[in-house]
Amino acid sequence: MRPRLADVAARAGVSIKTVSNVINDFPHISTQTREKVTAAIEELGYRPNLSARNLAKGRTGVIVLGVPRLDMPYFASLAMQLITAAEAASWWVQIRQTRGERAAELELLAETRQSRIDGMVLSPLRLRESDLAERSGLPLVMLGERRFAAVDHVGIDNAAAAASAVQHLLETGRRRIAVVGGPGRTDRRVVGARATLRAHGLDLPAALHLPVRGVTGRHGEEAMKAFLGSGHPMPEAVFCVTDWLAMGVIRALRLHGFAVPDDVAVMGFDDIPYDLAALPTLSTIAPDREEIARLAVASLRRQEGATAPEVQHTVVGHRLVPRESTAATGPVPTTRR
Amino acid sequence: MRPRLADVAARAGVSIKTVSNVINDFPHISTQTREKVTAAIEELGYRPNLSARNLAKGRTGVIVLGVPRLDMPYFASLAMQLITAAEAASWWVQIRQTRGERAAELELLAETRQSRIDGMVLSPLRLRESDLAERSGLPLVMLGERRFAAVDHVGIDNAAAAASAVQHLLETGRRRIAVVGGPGRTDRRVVGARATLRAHGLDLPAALHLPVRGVTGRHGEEAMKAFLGSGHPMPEAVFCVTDWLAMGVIRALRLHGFAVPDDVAVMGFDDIPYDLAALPTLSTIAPDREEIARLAVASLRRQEGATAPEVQHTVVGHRLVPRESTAATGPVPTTRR
DNA sequence: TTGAAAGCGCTAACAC
DNA sequence: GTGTTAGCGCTTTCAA
Repeated sequence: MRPRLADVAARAGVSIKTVSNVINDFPHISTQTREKVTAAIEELGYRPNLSARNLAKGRTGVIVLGVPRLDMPYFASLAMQLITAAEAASWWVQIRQTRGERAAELELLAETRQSRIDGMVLSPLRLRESDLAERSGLPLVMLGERRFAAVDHVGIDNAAAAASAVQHLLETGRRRIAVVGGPGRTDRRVVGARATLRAHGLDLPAALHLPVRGVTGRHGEEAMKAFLGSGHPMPEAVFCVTDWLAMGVIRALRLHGFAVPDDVAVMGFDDIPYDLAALPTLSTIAPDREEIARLAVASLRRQEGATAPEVQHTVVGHRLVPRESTAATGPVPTTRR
Repeated sequence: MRPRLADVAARAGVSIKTVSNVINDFPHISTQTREKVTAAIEELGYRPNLSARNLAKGRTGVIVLGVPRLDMPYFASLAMQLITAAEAASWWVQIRQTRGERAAELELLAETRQSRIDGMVLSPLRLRESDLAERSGLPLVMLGERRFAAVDHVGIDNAAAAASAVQHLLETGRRRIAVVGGPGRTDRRVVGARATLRAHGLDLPAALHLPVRGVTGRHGEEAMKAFLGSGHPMPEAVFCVTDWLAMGVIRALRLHGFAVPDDVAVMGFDDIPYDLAALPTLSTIAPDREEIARLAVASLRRQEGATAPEVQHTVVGHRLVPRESTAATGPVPTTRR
C-alpha cells in the first residue's frame, strides 16, 4: 500500500505531528529533525493523500475555471496553463463552458454559494457589475476584458494591445482602418483602436465600425459581408478583436475578390495555432497566458488566506506578432483559373 | 455549515447507514424509508462530501485524460465531453498534454503505478504494444487510432471513415487522389483510403502518398510543398488525415496557384470549428466524440469493479460532412489583382 | 520543539 | 431492512 504519515513518522523515529509540521513548512523545527523526516519521506516515496488532507482542512481541493468554449484554442491553452499553476496549490481544475451565455455565467456565479469548490476563475462575456450580488465570499478572480470593482482581475491591457495593433497597421502604410468587434467583451479593444486612430488625426467613422454578436468566424464573415454589401468605400485594413473573427473576415473579403493583405490588411487578436496554417498567416496580439494563469491562482490563494482581502486588478503583458496578413506587400499570389 | 449525513439521518428519523444506503442505491430499502430519506436530503440540500467519500472508499476521485495537445479543438471538445461523462461517476478529470511525444506518453503510463488517480484515458500517438509492460492494474482505456491487445479501446473505425472520405472524393468525380498522413497514429486512415482506391480499380502510387511527421498545418504545408516541387502530375483531390493538415495543404496549393476545390479538392478529418471559417470551408469526417467520452468512462467504471476485467474494444460512429473544399464545382472565385 | 488524541464526513463490516 | 461502529489519512488543538 501507499505509505502513510504514520509510516514516515515510524521510519524517522518521530511523531505524526512532527512529520506533518515538516510537510506543511511550519516554523520551529530543528534542522536535524527536519532532515530526518525529509529523508524518510524520500526513502518511502511518501505523497500525502489529498482526500484526507482536504477532508481535514475542510477544503474540497477543486477550483472551477469558467470559459466560453474550450474548443477555442485561446481558452484551451489558458486552461492548460491554469491546470499547471493550480497543481502547485494542490488544486484540481474543473473546466466549465458558458458558451458566452449570460445564464450560464450567472449559474456559475451562483455555484459559488454551495461550498463544493474552493474558488473560481471566471472569464465572463455577459456579466454585469450588479450580477455580483449573487456572489458569496468564495475566492473569485475574473479574467478577460471586463473589470469589476469588487472582484480581483487578471488580464492584459486590452486597450493598449489594440492600440499597438492599430499602430502596426498605420506603420505598414494603412490609413483607412475598419474595426470588427464590440459591443460586448471586446469593448476595450475597440476603444483602444479608436483612440489610436484619433491620436493620428484619423477617425473611426460609424461605417467602419462593424459590430458583432459573437467572436467566431461566422460572425466575422457576416459582418464583413454586410459591409461589402453596403457600398461604402473599402478600408485598407481591418482590425478584428479575435483571430477567429479575422478568419471569417478574410473569407468574406476573398469571396468578394479582395486580396489579403494586398488589397486589405487584416489583423487579429489572441494568437491561436491555426493562424499559421491560414493563408495568409494571421498577424495578431499574443497575450501572456502563462502569466495570467499564474496570477489567477495566486489571487485565489491570497483570498483563501485573508478574511477581507483587498481587491486587486493586475495587468499582464502581451506581444505584437506581425505575419503575412499585414505585410506591407503581400506574398499572396492570384489563384490560377 | 453544509449538512452532513448525520443531519439527514436525524431529519428523516433513521440511521446514518440507511441514508448512505439510499444514496448509494443499495437494494432492500422499503419504499417508505427511501422516500423519507430523499425528502430529507431535498429539504436540507444535502450533497455528499467527495473528499470524505473518496477517503473512505480508497479512491482519489480523479482520472487523467492524456491528449497530445489541448489547443487542438478536436481534443478540446473531447475533453469537455469526458469531463461531463466523468462527472456522473464523481470523477474529476485532470488533463495532461503529451505533445505527441513518446517520453511524455510513457511518463503518463508510469504514473499509473503511483496510486494518485483512479484511472486513465489515454490518446497515444507513439506508444508501442511492448510499452504496456509499464502499466499497473489501474483502470486504463485507450482512444485514438491504435488498438492494443491488452487494453480497453474506444474509437471510431478509422479505416472505414477514411474509406467513406475517399468514396466521397470519387463520387464527386475525382480519380487521381493523393493521401497526406502516416506513418504514425494515422496509419489506419491511410490503409482505409488505399483500400478504397484499390476497390475502385485505382491505386495509391508512392508519389501520391505524402507522409508527415506530425498533424499540424505546418506539416501539411511542407508535405504538399515537397510534392509540388517534385514535378509529379497533380492529383485531382487530396485526402488529409486531419483537418489541421488539410489547412496547411490548402495553403501550399494556393501559394502555388491552384484553386481549391476547382483544381484540387481537399478533404480533412476531425471536424474542428475552424473548418467553417476557412476558405473554402473544409469537408471532413466528424467522429462521435460524445459517445467516445461516454464509453471511455464506462470502461473505467467496469474495470474499477472487476478484478480481471475482460478487454473490450469498442467502435463508435462517425459522419461524413461534405463542405466547399470537395464541392463538385467550387464556388471559390479568383482573387482580384 | 514534539507528542497524543480528537475529529473531518463518509463507507462497510457486522450485528440485530 | 436497519442500526452500530470502526476505520480511511490527515490536520490541529492542547499538553508536555
